[in-house]
Amino acid sequence: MRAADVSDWGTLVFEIMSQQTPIARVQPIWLEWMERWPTPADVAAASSADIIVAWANLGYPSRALRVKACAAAIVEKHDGEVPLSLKELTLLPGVGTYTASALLAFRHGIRVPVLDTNVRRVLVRFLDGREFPPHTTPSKAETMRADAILPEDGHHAAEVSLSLMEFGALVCTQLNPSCDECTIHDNCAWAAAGFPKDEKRPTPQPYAGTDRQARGRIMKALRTAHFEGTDGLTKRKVLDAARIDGGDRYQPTRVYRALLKDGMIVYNEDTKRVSLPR
DNA sequence: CATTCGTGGGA
DNA sequence: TTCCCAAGAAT
Repeated sequence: MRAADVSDWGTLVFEIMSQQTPIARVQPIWLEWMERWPTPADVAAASSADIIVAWANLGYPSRALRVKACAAAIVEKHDGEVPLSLKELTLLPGVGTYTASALLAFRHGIRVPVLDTNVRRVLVRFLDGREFPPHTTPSKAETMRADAILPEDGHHAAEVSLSLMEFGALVCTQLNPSCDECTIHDNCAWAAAGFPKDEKRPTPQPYAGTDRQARGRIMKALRTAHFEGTDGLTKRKVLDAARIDGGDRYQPTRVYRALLKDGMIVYNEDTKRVSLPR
């Protein structure tokens, strides 16, 4: 959240929740989350299971564990205060260049380029005449170029960054941009070049039948069990939950092991039950 | 560097 | 109904 009465930590949690997740879905869960665990110390002291359950349907639940790890790092290495440098922020779990920049720019008016997927697409089209950025992560040159077009004042720079983000989200969109209604059409290098299609368009991400879907089934079953106060589920139940249409016969076991390795779930040798980590 | 990591509302 | 996607990070 970018309101004035929200803490740095609250903003950071909101930004991490918003990674690849629609804002509309984030907001209500973030509100409950902040009421329950207002500070990094609160989150660090909470159980991982409660954290994952509170993450609810935001998706990519590993981010929930990263928020907890991030909180712990802030408590241990920064005396409970969110550090306000790009360097220190990006060293925190779950915080990459985008999230760190967004916090510094939008909350503190610090002059740093904010390169999310929308901004990158807008700049590469308008300046280079290409449909999409060449790589999945911003290059050094991209960052420097973005920096160069920002106004001197940090607060103004943040406004420009936010405008670019929204422009990319609403007008200069990934697949069907509204070039007819675009107000900067006349100066756009991509328009001048005749809107050339990129060779390697972003590959559509399949979901049905994938390990991700199977993992999601397991995590949902365990979230529900934990929320209802059950002491986990039998391994049999967990593997059954991972059975999905389109999955191969080894998928349940493969996915189960991966979740154990990721620390998303734990197996108790004594109770013979699988549950969310403490 | 390309790939992996969920979810459910709306087109 | 089926498909598409939404403020990235870690590996």
